[in-house]
Amino acid sequence: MNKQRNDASFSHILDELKWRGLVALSTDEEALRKELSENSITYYCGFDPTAPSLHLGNLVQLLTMRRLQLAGHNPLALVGGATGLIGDPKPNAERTLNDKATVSEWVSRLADQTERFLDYQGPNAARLVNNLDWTQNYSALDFLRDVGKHYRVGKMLAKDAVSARLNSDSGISYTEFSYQILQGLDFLELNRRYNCVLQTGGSDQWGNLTSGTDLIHRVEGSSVHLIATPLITNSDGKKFGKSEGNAIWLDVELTSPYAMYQFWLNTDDADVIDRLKVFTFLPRAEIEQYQQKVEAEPFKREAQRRLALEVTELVHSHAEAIAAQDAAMALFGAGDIRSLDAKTLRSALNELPNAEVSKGSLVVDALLATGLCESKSDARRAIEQGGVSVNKTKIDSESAVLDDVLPGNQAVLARGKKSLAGLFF
RNA sequence: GGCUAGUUACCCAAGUGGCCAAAGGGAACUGACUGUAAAUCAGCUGGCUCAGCCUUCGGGGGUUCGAAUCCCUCACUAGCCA
Repeated sequence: MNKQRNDASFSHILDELKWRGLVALSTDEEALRKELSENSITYYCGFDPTAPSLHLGNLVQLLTMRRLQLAGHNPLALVGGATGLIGDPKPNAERTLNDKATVSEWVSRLADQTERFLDYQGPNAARLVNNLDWTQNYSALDFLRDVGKHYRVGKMLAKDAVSARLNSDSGISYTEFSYQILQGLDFLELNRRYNCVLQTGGSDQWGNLTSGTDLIHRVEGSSVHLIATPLITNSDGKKFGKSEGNAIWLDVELTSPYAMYQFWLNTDDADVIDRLKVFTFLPRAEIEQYQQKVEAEPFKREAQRRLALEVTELVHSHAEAIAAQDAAMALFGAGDIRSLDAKTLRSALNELPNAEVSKGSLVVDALLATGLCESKSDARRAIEQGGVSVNKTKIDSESAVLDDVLPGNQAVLARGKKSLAGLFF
């Protein structure tokens, strides 16, 4: 974290955020610019506990917060102990409620995770807040009188998140409809408690973001600010942040450093420069050099390698990033895996999903044990399609057994080109 | 509270008594070509002790030799009426 800094070639933090493509929408830009340059302001961004870990979408917000912190402003990381119990309206369908114990467990996990990305020490240290603190003892009657009275239903219905659901055939519950009020209340409360005057968030949350500025304007008569980051999208139109259909999590238990590294390494040429801007602290000059490299010699994939190393280090650690990189080189490198020494191979395999197996057992069972395949049918299908190999030798029979053991009592099992696993005998 | 329409696999969606493990599209996965990229083409996507068997079409019950399909009931969703 000590190495992180903003690019000094930008005279204003807002210019850097814009160059990095982090500003999709904002409230009055001139006023915001003035506020940011004249004062050390307090700002916040909320994270709802909808899962046991934050994911890459949240990382965009965390890094945006960090950049503002590096510019001398004071972050409030808000965990949604209350809003997580309600759930913001997703475009397609109503959420199923998670029980309170689960949400509370997730809140503490997310809170811990924010510590890796924001500095909780020093002169403009980050502070952690939980919206359950000001909502759990709020009576429904007081809430309706004090807060509800400031909301007009017509305006609430007009918000994208709500109207999309009203026009869908799944409808929307009063619970999710009310979400925007809770988020508005958060901003008001933080404005009163900490003089918080800026909220950041994803542009898909714009309706919920403006809920707060509107409420503060009505109640306090003051104008506060918003920055909405764009939704990160892939140039091929696919959803960002998923690998083989699974989300990329920041929690090491859910997504290994190796998987994280691989995810970034596989970034499209068309997207890699945008990703470097958003997900790393590399300065503009350096990123522009990578841009030239992508154009001149894309097959070297230098930008992807750097991106993978930087983000893996950011989320995990330097040592783990290097280990992931070494594993990738060992397993995908030009050399024959048979020429690797046992120790190097072992450490690479430890980065992968792996399993204990016995010599002579079925390859199908190994595919299942390592999690490379979900069922035996799946495993047989994969073999039939020619997608399975052991130690880079294709398996051509469903009844094949494990008989090729590398030095150190280990083997490399592969499904397709990129899904690898370690086998230990 | 009443009426009407609906609930099908990861998502959308067809199927309205046997030819249904269930069309089509999206998405994922595998192969070819590549650079662990994109695009394109091809294959493939319930499970198992795999020429066979088992479980699945909102839940439960029933009719029938046979039900995703018909009947009853419950739950949920939408629209209209009150």
